[in-house]
Amino acid sequence: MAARPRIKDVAEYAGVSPKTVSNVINNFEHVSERTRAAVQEAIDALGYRVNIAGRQLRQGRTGMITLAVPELDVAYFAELAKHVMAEADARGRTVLIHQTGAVRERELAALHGFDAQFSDGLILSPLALHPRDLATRDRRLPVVLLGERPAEGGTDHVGIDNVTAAREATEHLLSRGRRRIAVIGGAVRGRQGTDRLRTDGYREAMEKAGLPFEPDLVLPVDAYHWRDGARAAAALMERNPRPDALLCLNDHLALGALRALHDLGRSVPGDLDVIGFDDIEASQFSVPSLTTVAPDKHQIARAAVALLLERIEAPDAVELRDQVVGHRVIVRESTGG
Amino acid sequence: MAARPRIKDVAEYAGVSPKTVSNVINNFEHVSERTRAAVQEAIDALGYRVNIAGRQLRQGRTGMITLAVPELDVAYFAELAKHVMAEADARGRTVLIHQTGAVRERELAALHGFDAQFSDGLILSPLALHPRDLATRDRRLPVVLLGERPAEGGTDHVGIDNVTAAREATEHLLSRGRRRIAVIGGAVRGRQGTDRLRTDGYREAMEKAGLPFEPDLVLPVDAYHWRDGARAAAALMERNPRPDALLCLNDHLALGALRALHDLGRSVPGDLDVIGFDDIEASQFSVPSLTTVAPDKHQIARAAVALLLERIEAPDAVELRDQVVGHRVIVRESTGG
DNA sequence: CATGGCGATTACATCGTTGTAAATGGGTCG
DNA sequence: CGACCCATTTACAACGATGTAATCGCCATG
Repeated sequence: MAARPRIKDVAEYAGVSPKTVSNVINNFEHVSERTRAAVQEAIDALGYRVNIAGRQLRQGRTGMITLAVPELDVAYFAELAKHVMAEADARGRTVLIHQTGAVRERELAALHGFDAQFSDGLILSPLALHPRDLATRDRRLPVVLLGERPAEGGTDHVGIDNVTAAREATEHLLSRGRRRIAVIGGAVRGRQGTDRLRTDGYREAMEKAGLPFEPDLVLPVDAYHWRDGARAAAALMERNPRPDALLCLNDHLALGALRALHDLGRSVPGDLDVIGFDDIEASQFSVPSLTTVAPDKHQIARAAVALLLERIEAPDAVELRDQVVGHRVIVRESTGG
Repeated sequence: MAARPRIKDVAEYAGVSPKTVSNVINNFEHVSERTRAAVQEAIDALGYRVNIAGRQLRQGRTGMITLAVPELDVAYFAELAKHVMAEADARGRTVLIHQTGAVRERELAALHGFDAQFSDGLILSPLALHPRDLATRDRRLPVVLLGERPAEGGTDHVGIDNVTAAREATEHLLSRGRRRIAVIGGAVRGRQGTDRLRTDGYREAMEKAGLPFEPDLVLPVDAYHWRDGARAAAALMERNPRPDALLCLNDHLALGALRALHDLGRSVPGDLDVIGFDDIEASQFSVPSLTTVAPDKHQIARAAVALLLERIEAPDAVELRDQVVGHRVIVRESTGG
């Protein structure tokens, strides 16, 4: 098979200059119909495709954006990725997905490293980043943060109102008469991460209901997977008195908890309630199905892509933005729905 | 913030030529310790990083490989992606993930389009590709296929023995006394896709056991998600006589089926058995937990990356290979385990 | 002391594309 | 009929890196 044709080959085939071919490719307006047709024919005949490296080197753009998430096997991120790709596609961009493993140096690599160079912008869902990591980032790469927001990094941000969401979830449990509500995956102190914000919302709801905030009922976890939820739920069931509801900070944790409770012979929602966050597809099909706080993923993806593209078009012109998207509590069987 | 430094800037800072800087970066052996140290210091001082577009333009390599899968929200692919990234990382490569949506033109785009240009090679898990699509691909891009293999495309391939795996799964059901075994997601005819191969394995087991192969018991599905499994299971329960086991061609289908059976008041494994494929994390935690055929994902990722890198190093030297990796049936509650 | 050899370094060209500025050529207007 | 305008096309250079081949400088050898 012959080597890949270059713009020069197309030019020779069509009997024009390389620049004219480039003009056709880039839809430059002052190209006669005749020439345009001839060039197009040459392109088709030779099977020409632009070389992105060449183009990027010259004009500094690739038409691609990168989405960096902690873990793809956390369904929330996989589903989000799907939405982002659809949204970017509709706007003529290609998405590269990168997985950071929630490791700080990998998140940094997304900001500075290989990936950053290939794309015109980055949508990053950080977990381990320090605020100052963002402060030192290369300003020439447009960035939109999702979910967590490491304080003021001077970076655009899209996310739900985590405090309110957690408060509402807790209020839902309270309205069902639950009083000893434990938080799986929560954080009492530390960075203003998602875990901390949601715990704050929980606390607000408890205190508003005149109930004590018991730090002992807030269990941190290593990761947000089924197994961690199962482990945490099992541990909580050894408490005396036992919790009568579990507020789990994502659906994986909640689903793992459901399984652990089943093994311990506890009925959900008979003996206790369980609620999650994210509304992943699995939550509709578990037994019992899972009540959960559903962020508007479609809206998050839409806003993230929109903000990023604006930044790319006008790196400085746009003022800093923090877009809050909607969420709602979807009541299912695990809280009697 | 200053513009990103170029190799020329580093050279001036260190008082050497650009080419010497390049030699240091690329570990060329004939560089004196003194110079190497000086250049390294300049690199650190300026925060220099190679521009990949420039490098790729010159030497045609990026150090990145692309993994293209149908859908990231199918947990199997998300888990596989994780393994591939780990494997590539260990070998100093970066992985770009691309989602094809199981759409033929998107799979083609992975072969020809943007992504292909950015990476030195492609690991593709095809679903909709025609054999001739592969035949016409650009031979200069090393490709390894996963799972499905569209006949002879002259392409390296890694996968499990689907026929044997399905036969073993069916035999497991038969050994438990099941006789009316339905296949959710199966295909009686058509391309030699995974669905077809697994259905063939099922058929082998049935016939070997002296049981009739009933095409009516093989239900195709639109997609491999929970909802499709739920729908299919509900439909099957209206048959008379009812199936006494469901062989689901992936775990999502099986988990959806479990939920539908629960709604219909059918006990698993009391009234019927359910078995899946893939061994995704969710399958350990469902109620009941799911018996499933577990492909060795780690091995698949390892083999795929190894084959691809060999191809990249020696595009022609390596003969065509088809690597079959192991699998095993993990018996859990859904078949009485 | 001249010569050769070799490690270290460098000048130059080039990868494929597109921005800049200039050239071309046909048509309009005075 | 000559000057000018403007749509169209082109020559040239440059983006950042590295391969090639040449050069430089030092040391061993005869």
